[in-house]
Amino acid sequence: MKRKITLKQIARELDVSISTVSKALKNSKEISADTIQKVQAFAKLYNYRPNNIALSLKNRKTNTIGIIIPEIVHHFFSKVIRGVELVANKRGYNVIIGLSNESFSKEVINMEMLANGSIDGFILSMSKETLLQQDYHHYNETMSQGMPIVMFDRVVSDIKCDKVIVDDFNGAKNAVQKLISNNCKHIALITTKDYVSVGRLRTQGYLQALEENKITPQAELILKMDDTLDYEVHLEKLETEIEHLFKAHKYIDGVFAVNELYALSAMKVARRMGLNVPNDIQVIGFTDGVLSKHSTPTLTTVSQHAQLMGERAADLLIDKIESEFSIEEEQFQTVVINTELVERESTK
Amino acid sequence: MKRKITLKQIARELDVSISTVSKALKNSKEISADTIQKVQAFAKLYNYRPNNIALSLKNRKTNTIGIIIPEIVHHFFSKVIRGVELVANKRGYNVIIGLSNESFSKEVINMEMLANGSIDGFILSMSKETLLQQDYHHYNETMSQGMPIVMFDRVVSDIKCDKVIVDDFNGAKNAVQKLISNNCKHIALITTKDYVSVGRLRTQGYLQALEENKITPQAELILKMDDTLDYEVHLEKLETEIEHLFKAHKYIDGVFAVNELYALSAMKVARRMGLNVPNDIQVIGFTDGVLSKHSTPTLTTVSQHAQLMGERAADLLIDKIESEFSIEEEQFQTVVINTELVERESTK
DNA sequence: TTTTAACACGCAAACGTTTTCGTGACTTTC
DNA sequence: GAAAGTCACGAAAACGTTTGCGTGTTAAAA
Repeated sequence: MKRKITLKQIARELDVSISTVSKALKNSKEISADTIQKVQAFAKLYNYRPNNIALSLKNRKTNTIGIIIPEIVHHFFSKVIRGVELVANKRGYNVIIGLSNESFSKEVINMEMLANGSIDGFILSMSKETLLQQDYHHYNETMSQGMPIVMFDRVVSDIKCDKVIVDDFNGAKNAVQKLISNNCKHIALITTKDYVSVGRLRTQGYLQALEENKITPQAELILKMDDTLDYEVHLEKLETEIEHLFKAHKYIDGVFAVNELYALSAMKVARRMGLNVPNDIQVIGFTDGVLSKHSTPTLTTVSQHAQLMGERAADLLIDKIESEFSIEEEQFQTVVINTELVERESTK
Repeated sequence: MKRKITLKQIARELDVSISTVSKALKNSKEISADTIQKVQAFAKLYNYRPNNIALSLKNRKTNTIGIIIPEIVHHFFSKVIRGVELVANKRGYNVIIGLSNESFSKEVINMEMLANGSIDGFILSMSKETLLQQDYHHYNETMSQGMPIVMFDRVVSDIKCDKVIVDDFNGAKNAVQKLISNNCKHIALITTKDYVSVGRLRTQGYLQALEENKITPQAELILKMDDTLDYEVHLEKLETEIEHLFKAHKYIDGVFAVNELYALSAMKVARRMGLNVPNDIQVIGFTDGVLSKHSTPTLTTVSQHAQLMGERAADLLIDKIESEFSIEEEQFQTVVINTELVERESTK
């Protein structure tokens, strides 16, 4: 049970100074070949590795980035993490995660825990509660301390920082356009309440597609779910509401849902009512999830390229971290990731 | 763009020494009430927080635990992470993640990156490649340096450390027993090659259940998939092999699959062949996944309680980290998490 | 032989904390 | 009024690095 070996121990053992050891390990030409050889051999023997913490303190740089997300048991977010981890590792950074669990206070606490020197920058997506409360002081405080932030997916324009978002508007528009092109005449929208910007944008895309095709939107065909509820409760309520919707408007022949669960529920309800997907009713969801690939029928979706989002966010953040000169420029960019319509069995 | 404020700056500003500031912030009674009040007011004003890195260096303790998993876009692992994060945060620790991507070398590199002072201990699950190569030197080296390790799910007995595993044997046995009790006479097993211990144990559970019911196992009913293949390829091969199996043995009336995908594929193939699940053939999978809840029909599964595994692993690790006295005792425990049969529509 | 230059190494500061110990200025006590 | 004690604070070391600079030794040049 020996601790990790340090420069000091090597120095004592070899009867040289700490600085000599340090320099020898770096092949400094201040040090004689003999000594270099001796030190390096000893270091290798004892498997010396510089202590990261000491380096971080000295360099005021941790080579670690923090990522705070609302939830990890979620395909979208875990794919984003994978993307972040991929480029972070490639560029010599570690990733430390914090889960806000959609709670404002947990988000704040997590940020404070990490902001005190543990990391060089943040990648994060806002919790629903923060979006609701619209209290962004912790973001601004963190940034005013020189800690760069990159937000993804759930962003707000009030916060000035780099962002990576998906083209929700066009993704939705294209999906609805697809339904229209497939001859759907009455397209329902299943969405969330508007406080989440992505939900709002997707709704706008839906409306825009209708408008461009000279279809008058019907408010009755838009179902807005309250997604702050508990998962199970939510699911049940969801299905009954969709059933109401379908029964009240039997002419519905297309559904655009802003997430996977909603789309799947729509298909489930349809099947229960004896409707065939896609013959009687076509369904498209907005998601990167795994359910779509394996549902029956498989679900046509708007893919968000979650992993790519993570990669871009990480690159953006690391670029900012390493470009110490742009400190005063304060140029922020917003990267928009294009969506992609993945056609499967739920559309014709 | 001001940096975070330090003790030194406060000291200079208030014209006292660094130690006075430090003590004042801790309400030391060495310091006069006046000074304490003054320092604390100033510190609050500038939102002083001690620098974590400096603390880590001083205390030789990072209050961070590292978790290395083969894959994050996977319900089982993300649930484990959630469990780890939950406990870690509650006990004042951060979590830093590394992904091995099922690769031996990435696992080694990740461990070395984190082992150099960044963390106080590891929670990890082995990559398939490591399991295949059976090269565990990086585990032993890490432990010999005094860094505690807790392994979960994919463990090997050659490594002496704390472990959290699922009761794969009994989980499988109970599942198969359930099928037998439901009147299945010819139960197929869809599993992986034996190098992953969990696969092996589940196979043994299957055999044991048969034996206890005086059913002679038939080798032809056991399908061993090579899961080192690429996902898509794997999926395709999987379905054709299952189809072969089902066609060659039409009397198969029950299927036990060691993971979610295999179970779903079995259901899919069955449906394609005009078989009804659960009337013609009953299916049980071994998983914590999300697909089971939303498939058609929904899938009966052996739940592994992934989040609980994460929680237990984190508690085990932190206990070990904080019990500096047991250093020489070297008592390792293995926590076994009981599985739970979640009955859904794929069984009667 | 003396001056100069190269060489090989050590010293010390710095990163931001915490904590032990020392010390000067008062206050109390006899 | 001297000795003892209390109070309030500062100096310094330590955690493990890196690095600019100073320095003693030797070899080359004058």
